Amino acid sequence: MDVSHLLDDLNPAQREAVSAPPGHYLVLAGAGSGKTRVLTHRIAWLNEVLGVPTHGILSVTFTNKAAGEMRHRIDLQLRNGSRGMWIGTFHGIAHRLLRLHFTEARLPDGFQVLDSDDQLRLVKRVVQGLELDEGKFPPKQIAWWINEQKDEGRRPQHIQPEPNDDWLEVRRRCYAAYQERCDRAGLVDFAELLLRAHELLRDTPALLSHYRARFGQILVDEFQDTNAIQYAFVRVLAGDTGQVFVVGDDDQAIYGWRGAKVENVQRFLKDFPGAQTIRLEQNYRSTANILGAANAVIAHNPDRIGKQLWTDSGDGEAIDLYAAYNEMDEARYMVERARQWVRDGGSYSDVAVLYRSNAQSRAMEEALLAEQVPYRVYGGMRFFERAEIKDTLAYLRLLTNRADDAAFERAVNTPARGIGDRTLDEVRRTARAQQLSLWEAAMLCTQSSALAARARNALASFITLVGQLNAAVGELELKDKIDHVLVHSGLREFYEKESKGQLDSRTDNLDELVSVASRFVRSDDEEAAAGMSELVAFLSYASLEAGEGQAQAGEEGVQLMTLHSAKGLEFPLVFLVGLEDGLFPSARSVDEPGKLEEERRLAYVGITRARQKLVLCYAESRRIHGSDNYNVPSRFLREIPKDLLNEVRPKVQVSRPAQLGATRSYGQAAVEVPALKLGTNVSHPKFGGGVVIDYEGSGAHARVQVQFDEAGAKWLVLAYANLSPQ
DNA sequence: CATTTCGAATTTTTT
DNA sequence: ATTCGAAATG
Repeated sequence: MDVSHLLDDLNPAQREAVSAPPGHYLVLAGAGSGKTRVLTHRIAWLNEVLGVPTHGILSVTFTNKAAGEMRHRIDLQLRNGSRGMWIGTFHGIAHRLLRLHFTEARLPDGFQVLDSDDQLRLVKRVVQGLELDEGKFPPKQIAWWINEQKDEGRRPQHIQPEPNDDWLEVRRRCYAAYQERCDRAGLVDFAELLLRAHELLRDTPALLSHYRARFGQILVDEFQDTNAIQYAFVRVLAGDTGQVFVVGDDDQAIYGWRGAKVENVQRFLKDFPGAQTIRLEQNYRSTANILGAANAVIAHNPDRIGKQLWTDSGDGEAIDLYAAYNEMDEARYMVERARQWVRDGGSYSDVAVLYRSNAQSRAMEEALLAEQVPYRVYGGMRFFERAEIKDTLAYLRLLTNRADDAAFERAVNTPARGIGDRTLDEVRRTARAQQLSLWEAAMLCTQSSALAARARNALASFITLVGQLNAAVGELELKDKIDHVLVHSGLREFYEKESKGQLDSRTDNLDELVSVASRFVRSDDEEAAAGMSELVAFLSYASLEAGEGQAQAGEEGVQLMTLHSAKGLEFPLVFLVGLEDGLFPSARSVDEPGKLEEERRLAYVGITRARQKLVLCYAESRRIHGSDNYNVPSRFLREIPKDLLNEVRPKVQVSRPAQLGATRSYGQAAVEVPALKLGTNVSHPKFGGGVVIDYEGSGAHARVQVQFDEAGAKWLVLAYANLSPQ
């Protein structure tokens, strides 16, 4: 058989991985080493060379985007495409199993998926229902903790009560109560999808042997990001017969804070007998200088599995390091360099600005806006998470399942129809007392003497409304169902009124929802065969794939995103901004053990995003939450060998105190200095006895930071002109 | 019940 | 600084 098309354009290590004989494999794939290519080629190899049928292959990723990309590439690669293969996220796969086997999973037909926002609201209700003080027991922390338990595979009954730990006991009770409400209402949160799918397989021998027989080949991408329950899922499904091929990079594990266990990588070698490790260390992405910096930084982490990236491309340009005066100066510099890049023949879409926290995007955006440079910010509110969209979907959920308390809470008084907190409290009390859903309780309450006639009427008309919607919507097409609900629930009118005159896109979003629904096709034959209704499928889709964070309008521009969301991407020119201790690494990471290492991996991820040119920035002063902060440059900067760095504005040594009225050139900016105003100085311990001085010129406004030497005879000018006019 | 006001919080993100 | 949610007010 001619297998050359599967191996031709691969290097020896990649070939070894792709063409490995049947067995368990751990592929340690460094940044930019071609791991997706290895994964897709391996799948093709399994199918075409080893004769594994497509329906015997399960391929798991972490994001929908990655899953889509994977399916696309396999479709191009394989003669018969990916038909029959299961390719998806852990959550997507778990969801599919639960839909197909809802009876065995003890779920109602048409159960709904709760997103984190729904979950938090529900937890809040539970906390209130248990009459706990929300101030003392923040629902957010409780929800977080519940997810943590589920990620570890723990049910409330698995949690050992600690004699003197009330807080633990409170959380345990909340977990139990929350779970009970979810079960009764037919609601499944994200973590529950995984937990339940695992239990389903573990506890249903017939199903387990069926799926073990079916999926002889399991492939997992981004394995370093798996949590305990995901690992357990893979393990139980593989059993003694399934062969598992995992790809990951312990140096890029940056999701420990949400339960990912890097240890799973090492554990894999122990748990899966005969597992072989294959290292992909040749990098095809970055210049040697960039790689050198990345390797040097990550080398400071202890307990690595060990890997040294190399490249046969040239050194490339030096890495620039810019010491900005403040975050505005940092942004200004970034824009200047981006424009220069474009003048030199590049494109704005080659450029990415990466930062540690979303709050840092603002200064960048303002500078880009001021210079009319096109840009795009990633992250933020996603389409299906928008309030107006969720309001609409709440009605649809209620139509699907009257017991959906989360949907009831949301829909009942949106738009306002005179059902206030008083009324709802009564409904909630009734539901709790009689173990009913809110919907059933509401029906009871329309007869209850505990409520004023007005409230009873309001409630009754809501119940009637839902009944009417249900009757009307019956045989309509999905998009017409939504449109009908939008009009007759009053939501359309409500949002039209609200956004009147404003540049508000809420009504546009409602139109877009109808449009999305009209384009919606169930991709999954098996689910359709299992009798899942189109509406249920659409609602699940909305929860599981919240959509893009920002309109993906094809317009090209500078891309702004956090370091976390940059993982897996690459750009010719990368700015890593805000490299200050306290920001990056974040202040919270320096105390707790292990946290600093994760920050360092984040730095490693950031550096390795750059193909051609990397620009590092830090600001000597930064406004955070309204007050000025003075941070020292990030410790990660010190971990980069000096000879790889080009300090763009080197610190200027001045032999004598600057003369009043003198003109002096600091780096690139010549500043007229008529007078020093010592009165506005600020000192800070982190400056080692230095002083910050404002001084103003007639034409320019400048601010300079000055440090004295020990004798007080010399000044060192540390920071420079801020050229923005006041 | 709706509007206003005041106070607390404020890494990272997917599903 | 800004935002978001809960208490206080109309």
